[in-house]
Amino acid sequence: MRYWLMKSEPAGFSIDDFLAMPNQTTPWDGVRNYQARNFMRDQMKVGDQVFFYHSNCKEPGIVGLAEVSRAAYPDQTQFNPKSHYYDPKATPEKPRWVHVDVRCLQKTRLVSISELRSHPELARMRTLQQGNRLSITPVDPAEWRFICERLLGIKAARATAR
DNA sequence: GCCAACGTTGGC
DNA sequence: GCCAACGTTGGC
Repeated sequence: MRYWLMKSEPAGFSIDDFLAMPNQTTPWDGVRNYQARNFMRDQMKVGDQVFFYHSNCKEPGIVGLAEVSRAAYPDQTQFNPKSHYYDPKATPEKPRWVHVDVRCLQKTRLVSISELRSHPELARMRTLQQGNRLSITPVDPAEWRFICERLLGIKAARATAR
């Protein structure tokens, strides 16, 4: 099992929107970056644990916990000419973009990016690196545990199991 | 709104 | 396959 951080702009899709989804589940569609796509396609498995992160907003940071609930499958928005995410080079026979489904497990307090940066234990976190723009980044198990247990006070049971 | 840091595009 | 121009991301 792996750990991830997934960014969303709350103006478009917030933690509250996430929780309001049927079964608290959303297709993570609209990703149009190859590295992020490859993470979903090649590495993300059902049960992988996810930090849900608000980006490009007043208070950027981690706001919830989620998990991968379905492995990668074709992103339907790429075939829809009316969609903002339409990709004329993609066909149902040869899809270019895939995504996973993600289920929200719980809202957490805001752990802001400045708080994350203040901990030397997290200095190497991928999402905190200068110039990082990836909307999906891997999280090291030690970083996951530190954030869950030390910052959120949540027993990261699944972090130690398996 | 600024702008640094990336990623993508397309001419050559 | 290079690389300049352009577009996007996202913290500040």
